[in-house]
Amino acid sequence: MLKFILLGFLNYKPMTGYELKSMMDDSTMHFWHAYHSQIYTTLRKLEAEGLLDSVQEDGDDKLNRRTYTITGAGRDELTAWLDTTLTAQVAVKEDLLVRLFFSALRDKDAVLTELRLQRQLHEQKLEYYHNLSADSMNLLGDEAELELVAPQIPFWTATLRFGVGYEQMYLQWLDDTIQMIEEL
Amino acid sequence: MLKFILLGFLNYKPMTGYELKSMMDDSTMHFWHAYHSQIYTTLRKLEAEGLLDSVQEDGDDKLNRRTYTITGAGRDELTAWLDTTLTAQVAVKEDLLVRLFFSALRDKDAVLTELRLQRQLHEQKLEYYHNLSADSMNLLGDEAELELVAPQIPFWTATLRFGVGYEQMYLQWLDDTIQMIEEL
DNA sequence: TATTTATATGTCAATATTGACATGTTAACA
DNA sequence: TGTTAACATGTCAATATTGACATATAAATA
Repeated sequence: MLKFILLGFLNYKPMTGYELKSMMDDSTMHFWHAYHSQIYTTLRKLEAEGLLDSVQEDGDDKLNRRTYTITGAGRDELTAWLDTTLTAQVAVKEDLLVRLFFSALRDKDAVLTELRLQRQLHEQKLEYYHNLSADSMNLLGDEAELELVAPQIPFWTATLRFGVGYEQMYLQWLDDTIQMIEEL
Repeated sequence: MLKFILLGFLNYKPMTGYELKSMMDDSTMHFWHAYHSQIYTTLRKLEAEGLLDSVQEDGDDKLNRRTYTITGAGRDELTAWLDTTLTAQVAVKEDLLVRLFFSALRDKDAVLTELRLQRQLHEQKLEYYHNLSADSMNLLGDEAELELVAPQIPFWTATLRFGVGYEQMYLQWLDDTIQMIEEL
């Protein structure tokens, strides 16, 4: 999946690995994240496959920044993937629910402490999303042309709306669950 | 994580790989799933680590069923894990959102078709959960003692409630998103 | 000016997961 | 009785992901 995220971003404009990582942290991190180690290695792999080209910045760039550009083959791969239809449901994996499932074994107060801590984290995440909404649409930088950016906005907004819905649902569920355990 | 799910189930009672797989399909599949290939190999690994013991059924069992039992060390490992507190948020990974994020490139009708198909799948899942609620509490079989089963119920119910909440949120989001795209 | 923080790129071993291939038994049913 | 579906266990290669280790520059700040 990371492959297509990188192709998708590089289809907007050429970028370095660091820029791609930052962009993911600002936009896809609520439905897909990756460590820089995976990003750099995947970029190399995609270049080896001919889906990307890379150039080193001017010789006096001491940080060895390598700018990646999508190739024709890369664009074809991206659009071929987007032309398919996802027919399966993706399985959720939630560590906290595994722990809760077996929590009859646990000290009630320890479970409550854990759930309340998670509540804080999810509240922070929700707040973060609310702050994000405003400026997240400059994702491609100020100099990006409106023609490129404008059509993306409704789709970017929709994924962010998912993040907000998810956190709200999670908070509601945590509140219900905390109350249920308190009354046990 | 699979490790702790297997230890958790085997802490209820000894079981075979197949039984563990079936049990996961009936109970944890909405927050953690695994293929049988991973389950069988992980069971072997846990036995090698001394966290499980296994015995072959009576010699005339031609299916080579191997029944796993949790050891004292296994129980210690399980409770030690449950005694920790999860301090991080688990990152969501949702293929559909990756696709939607880059869907300005796509044919609008193709996107709508995909979202409507996903809507069907999530509706089926929700219906499945509603049917499950009734009998899912017999997870450990009819002969399981009430003392073992009763304390688990509120926790099992809570994870199922998460599944229902998730699907309801997802359906709402899909409806909103479908409408937004239709009006584009 | 010295220190800290942010920027920036990389490798690598270990682990986790997927999905295909392989095989045989038991139960149901036509 | 023959066929099909469900039951049951396993291997293995490929891929994906994690998380630690390693290193260096540039910018901000004390």
